[in-house]
Amino acid sequence: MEQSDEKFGERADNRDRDRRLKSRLRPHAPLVATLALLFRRKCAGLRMLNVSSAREQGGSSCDVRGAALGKLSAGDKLGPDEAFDASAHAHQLQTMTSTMGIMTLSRGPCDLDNMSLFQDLKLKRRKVDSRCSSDGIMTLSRGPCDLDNMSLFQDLKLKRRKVDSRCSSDVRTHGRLSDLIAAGGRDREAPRGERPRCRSCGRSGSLRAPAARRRAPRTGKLSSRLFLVIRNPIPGDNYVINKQRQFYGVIGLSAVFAMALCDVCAARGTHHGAHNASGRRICAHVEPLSLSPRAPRRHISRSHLAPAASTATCTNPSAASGSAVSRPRPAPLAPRLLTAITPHGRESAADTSTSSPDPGPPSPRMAEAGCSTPPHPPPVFDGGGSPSPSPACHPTVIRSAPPYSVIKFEGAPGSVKAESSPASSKHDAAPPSQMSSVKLEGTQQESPQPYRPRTIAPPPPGSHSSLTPGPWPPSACINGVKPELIGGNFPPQPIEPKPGARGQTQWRGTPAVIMGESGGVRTMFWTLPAPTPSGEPAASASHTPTPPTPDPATCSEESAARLLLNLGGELRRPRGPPLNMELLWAGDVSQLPAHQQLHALNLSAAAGSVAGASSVASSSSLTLPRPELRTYAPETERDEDEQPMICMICEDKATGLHYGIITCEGCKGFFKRTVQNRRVYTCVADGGCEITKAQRNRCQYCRFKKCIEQGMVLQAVREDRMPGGRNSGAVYNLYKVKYKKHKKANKAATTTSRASPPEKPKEPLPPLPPHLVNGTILKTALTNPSEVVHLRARLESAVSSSRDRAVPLERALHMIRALIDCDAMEDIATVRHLPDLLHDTSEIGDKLCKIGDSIVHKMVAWTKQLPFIMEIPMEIHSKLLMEKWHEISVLTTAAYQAMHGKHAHAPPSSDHEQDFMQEVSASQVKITYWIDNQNYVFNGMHVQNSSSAQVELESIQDRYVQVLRSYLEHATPHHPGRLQELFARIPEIQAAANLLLESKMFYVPFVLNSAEIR
DNA sequence: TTAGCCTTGAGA
DNA sequence: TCTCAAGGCTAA
Ligand SMILES: [Zn+2]
Ligand SMILES: [Zn+2]
Repeated sequence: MEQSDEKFGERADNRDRDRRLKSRLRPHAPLVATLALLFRRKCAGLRMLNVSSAREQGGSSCDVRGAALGKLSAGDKLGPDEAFDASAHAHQLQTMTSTMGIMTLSRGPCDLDNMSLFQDLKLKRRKVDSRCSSDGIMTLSRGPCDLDNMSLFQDLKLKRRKVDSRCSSDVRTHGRLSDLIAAGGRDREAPRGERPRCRSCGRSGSLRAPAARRRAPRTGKLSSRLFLVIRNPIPGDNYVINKQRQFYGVIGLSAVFAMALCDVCAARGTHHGAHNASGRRICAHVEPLSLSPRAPRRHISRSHLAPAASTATCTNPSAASGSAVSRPRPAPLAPRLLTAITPHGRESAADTSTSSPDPGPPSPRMAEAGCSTPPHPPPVFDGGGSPSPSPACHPTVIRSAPPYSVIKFEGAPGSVKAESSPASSKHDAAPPSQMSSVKLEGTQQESPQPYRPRTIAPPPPGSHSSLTPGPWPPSACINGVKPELIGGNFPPQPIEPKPGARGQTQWRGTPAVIMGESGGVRTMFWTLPAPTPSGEPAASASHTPTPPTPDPATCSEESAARLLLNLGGELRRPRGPPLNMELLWAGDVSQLPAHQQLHALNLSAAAGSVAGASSVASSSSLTLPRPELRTYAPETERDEDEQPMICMICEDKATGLHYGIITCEGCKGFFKRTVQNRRVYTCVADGGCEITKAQRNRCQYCRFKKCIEQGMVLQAVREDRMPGGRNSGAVYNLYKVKYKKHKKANKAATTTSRASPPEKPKEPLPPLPPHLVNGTILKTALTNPSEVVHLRARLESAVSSSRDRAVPLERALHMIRALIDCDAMEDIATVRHLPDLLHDTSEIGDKLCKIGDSIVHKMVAWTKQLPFIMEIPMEIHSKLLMEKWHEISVLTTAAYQAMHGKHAHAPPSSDHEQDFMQEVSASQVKITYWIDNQNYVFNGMHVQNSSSAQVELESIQDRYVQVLRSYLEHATPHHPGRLQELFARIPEIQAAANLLLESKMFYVPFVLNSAEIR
């Protein structure tokens, strides 16, 4: 307590601001002030859970959250403030993610969009098969849209070639805990020749021989086991399974580990706590969940795409048939089963499973065994081992005894499936994607939890770009907690493409290149091998289901890429002072170094050196909204038509637009050769070689790096090598520079009006900041367009790109209204039933938990209503919500205050125009800020979809800036600087948000708003 | 391997 | 028909 007081003593200035806040709070809600004081007084123990403080500590935010949550759930006695701090934040994040998952689930209509898009595209063989195929591929490789992908897969299964290749891509890239688990129980850390050791107690020798794992089905004995250990399960967390109890992941913040346990620990369902990070001895006994012998990996991928109907869990036919996703299910689906049976039952089940010699077909006996527990019991953790039947299949409740829950996983290859059981056959006609949620309830909590079971969606199973080669990218979390592989084998096995995918997965995915450091050498990795020169028939539809042999080269590339990504995870771009970014956003080009300004104007392609540039400025340059920069750029850029085009890579004389940017013939050819041949370069220096005409051949690595940085589009290099013609609109839409436009713009530059922002013909990307240029991860370039919806959005925007012309006022008003409607939800900026809450007799912590929970729900709901929700990858939405929720909440409450607060109408006015103006400004600034932060999130991901998603974000941001400009020009023609003024206020809002968060009073604006309207 | 020049072909 | 951005060719 004393230490915490000292810490607060160091924050005298913060306290002053807090005092001001409280002075505002005092007349309105005394109880709230009391709560705040209580917060302040008892703020010991837990560190801040916000991202910034987490980074200050040198750890990831997940780590901090996990630590706090671990403390919370470990049964420590926490003060109300601590409880709130941990649980509120945790559940906010958890709620966000889970709700985002719901959002993903509910995106049914986009399936149709996807389908129609594909149908349209297929009419053009060439586009579909070569140029656009990559677009479709990556569309399907996105994690956050798994259900969409799933449906798309089902619908387009006739196009086997594409489906198969993409499926394999999904297998490769989707981070899925169950995939990892299914990979088997080999302990990767155990040296060869040594017996594996129990990750819990350290015993060795009792683990089944890993080498025999894959041959296990005939023996009946499970050769190895990998256990899911839920360390410090968070009360209220949800575990997502499907009806076959196939484990999907965790909705929430419980850390799930895959461990190899000894038989003793496995039999007890306990974990001795050898790896308890906090040093606390952990021993919990839970009823083990046994995961049936796993299916072949290809089945896993398919089941992931379309989980089969439940077998025994679901007793609710209506629920089984009520899914919106009802599509034909591929026959060979064999999801792994997560069954809830007693240890005795498990053993018998394992024994009976031996009768199935074929790992593929289902085993009725096993299915029956799985159904044997009455009545169709869900996986149950009851802390004491007694299964508690659940009358309904959805959700399924798991009770556990914190702090450890162990889910037993039988890692043997699948000898058992469930389709042939009577129950399953009944449900076979049911929609495939019935998901069940498993809610983990802490036994130490007797009273109803402040956080109700949430509607569950599968967690984003690979919430990362398809670039990432393995299940667990460094940035991947299972809803807030980074999975940690303690036992097992990772990457477990080479990915087995689905039958028929042989030879077609190659280059069927969009090329992706990871540039970074491995073993101290700057090098690069292609995530996909080079295409076969011959190519395959475009419309090939017949496939031989011969399992392809894994490509060791690919595996090594994966591991290498994983290494790079893991290393790069340590070098997240630090969050720069937001002031610079916002000023740049507002058009303050002077913040940029001179050469960057020139860069932006393309009057001179600066060399790669960014020495001398401050990290702040450089950092800002990464997230610099180029549209705004373009808009506010001096008029001198229009003079460029008098000058010869300069290569944006080497400053040589450019010959035109090549692969998205203006380059010389040399750089054009260099880029083409590199992509076509998947060349791998290394840099003998630090990766910051200067690229000029004279020096461009000295370092291929840095030259190619610059190509990527400057925006050259990998997809523009045609897979089929067909000359002539034009690239597809999807590819073209990725271009930084539009063909023809850069000529027209030059000619018509002098006649361009201010209201009509000129199309910037030659606009290089700002160079990376030095710490990234010289960092471990230099650049991750992924040319995948993201999802089908994104592709469609791009195709549409290619037709009518709002950034090409001023937004008509009517359209601007329409778009503004749509934004305002996002804020029109009930209690968007207030606390519902505040009086009731204040008079509630519940504990303060519970009250604040409720408030925090409602705030989170509001933020999520707001996000879901955004008009461009479908145009941005869900992972960006999710991540942004997790990291920026406090800022957007302040923006929301500030907007509300402007409209409805006491000071909103200081001069009492009935001027609706004025009201609308305030509303417009608030909503527009908010949305622009939001999108710019998505840029931030995007840039921080490292696994970047640099050519597509970033363009998408810029396009959306530009769209709304144009809308606001258009409106302001109409509404305030006498005030031309209004736009800049609005954006200049953002740093203040940001600072306020951070202050509120740090002082744990982020709820205050909501409470104030509630108090004022009463 | 590079890069200058040529051919090609979709779209304006 | 023209444009221009693809790929191809080939001398250096
Ligand atoms: Zn060049
Ligand atoms: Zn170099």
